[in-house]
Amino acid sequence: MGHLPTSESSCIIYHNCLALLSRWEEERYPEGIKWKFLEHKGPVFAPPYEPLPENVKFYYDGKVMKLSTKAEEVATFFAKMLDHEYTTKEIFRKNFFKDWRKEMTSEEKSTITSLSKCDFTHMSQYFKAQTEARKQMSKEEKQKIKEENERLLKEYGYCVMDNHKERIANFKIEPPGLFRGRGNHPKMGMLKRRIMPEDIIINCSKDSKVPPPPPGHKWKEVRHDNKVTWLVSWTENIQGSIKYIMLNPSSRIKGEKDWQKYETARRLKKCVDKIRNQYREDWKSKEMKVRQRAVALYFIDKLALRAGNEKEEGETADTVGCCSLRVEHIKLHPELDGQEYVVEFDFLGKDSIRYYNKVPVEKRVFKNLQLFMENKQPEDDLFDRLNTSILNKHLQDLMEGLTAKVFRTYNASITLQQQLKELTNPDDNIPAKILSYNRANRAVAILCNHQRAPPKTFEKSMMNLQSKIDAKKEQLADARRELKSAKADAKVRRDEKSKKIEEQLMKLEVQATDREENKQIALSTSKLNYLDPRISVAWCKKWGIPIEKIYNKTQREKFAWAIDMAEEDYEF
DNA sequence: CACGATACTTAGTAAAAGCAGC
DNA sequence: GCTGCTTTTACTAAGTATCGTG
Repeated sequence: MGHLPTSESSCIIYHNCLALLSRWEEERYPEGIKWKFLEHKGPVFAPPYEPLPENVKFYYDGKVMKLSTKAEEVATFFAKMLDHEYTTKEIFRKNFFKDWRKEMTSEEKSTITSLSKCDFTHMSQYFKAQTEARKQMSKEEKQKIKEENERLLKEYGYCVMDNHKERIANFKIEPPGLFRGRGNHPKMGMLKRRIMPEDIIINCSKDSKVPPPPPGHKWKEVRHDNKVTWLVSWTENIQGSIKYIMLNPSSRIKGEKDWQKYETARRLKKCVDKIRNQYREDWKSKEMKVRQRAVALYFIDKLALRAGNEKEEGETADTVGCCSLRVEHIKLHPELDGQEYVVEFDFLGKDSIRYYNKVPVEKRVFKNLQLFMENKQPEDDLFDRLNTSILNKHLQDLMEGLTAKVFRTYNASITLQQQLKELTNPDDNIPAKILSYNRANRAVAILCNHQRAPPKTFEKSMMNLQSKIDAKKEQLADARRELKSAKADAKVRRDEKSKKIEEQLMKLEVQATDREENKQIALSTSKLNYLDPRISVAWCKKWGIPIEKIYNKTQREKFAWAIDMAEEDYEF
């Protein structure tokens, strides 16, 4: 721990390092060199499968059946998910059953021919009991587990990159299980196989101690590629994509990259007016491709849509971004609810989160959209002459380092800054100011369409809060009555008491408002990925808000560079 | 220019940890 | 100490972007 400075003096060192390191990058690390020295202990593998006790039974067609170890392991994956909606879905069941059968012995295969005849309930009960038992463990037992985890973290959770000891983000290899895709994923339920040392590529520097593979095993490969930041990689079997072990957000390499991202967004701020004028001009272009590009860019800018790369059909859930919008995803209303030229968006975006919005647009945009949609089927691409590669090439010409996603970062951060300016009331107390901060944050989350499922206990939790408020109100009324009837010499004390209760009441009411407004909105994604932390740091300094009220410990570690760097007058 | 491979960022959910009130 | 809730962390899927190749 403590590789990132927290004390004031070391912050200065860190600050200087950042400045220096960025210079070093140009001087010492030419084109794409990410480090000079990298040493780590390799990954932690998933624990081996432990067969079920003899008394835990699996039933097929009403009869007890003893499964082979391999088949049993895969069956437990399903049993553990039995209460989940996934296991009721046709695709999930089909994919699971197909992959499960591959793990069966030939006898099992010939017996088990229908998933609906499989009874996992006993297995499921066993796992529930296990979970319960874990909860009921004694303090000492829990402490022992905690210590074991800490030991693992200490041993495998850190690496040395150049002169820093850095925390690793995900040093544990993903355990085998059933793939849980989001939304309507065609591969849900498929078996995610166990990763072995023979699947693993180790990346470290030549002059480092190469981590030894587990006894009796070999790594797939050991390489020394200092043009990448990852320590370990493997290929997963569902999509065939590569997974990586990388450093924690608190690390130098991630922090610098993050800083750079916001600097790029700030450069966009300087030329965004020009770019906006440009795309407005392009709406009139005689080239269809240019018009489509200009309308798409307008959406990306105005609505903070994602770029929308093409995806392989049938391999993933059917989701889209800007460039991959289809005709069926928008409706054009020449007039709607007293507004002219309204575009109604309705599509599934990343993670199959629905984007629904009715947006009045400029007449030229509207006319262009009508043109793009002419003679097309609902399932045809809206921007048939455009893709993200074309768009990003164009953006690169407008500004070095500009890509579609920079608009999201820019618009998110500038919105936070504006909203903070607008909403912060200098006379408010700290809880009220924090409510304003959260509202500014919320404006961004809404812009970026960051949603969450309402917490399962939301209604109850609101009711609890309300009863707290009611109790506080009663308490206040009592205090005021006492104040009235108090003798002169006791008045001051009584008055102070009511004031204190009033403040507590106010705090509760603010909390209730905040929670209600936040029901289906997730603030953390924008806070962590889109909002230049220096804006928040400056706001805290300006209004005397402790930074701990805005960023928790992990967030403060991630944003250490910003906390150290930004002064009260920082402007994005 | 399409395409697949690669690397890295962004995302929501589930589990674990922390904590306030009894 | 226990309980029930809130907050934090862990997890890993799902995006963006770029590059080399034919």
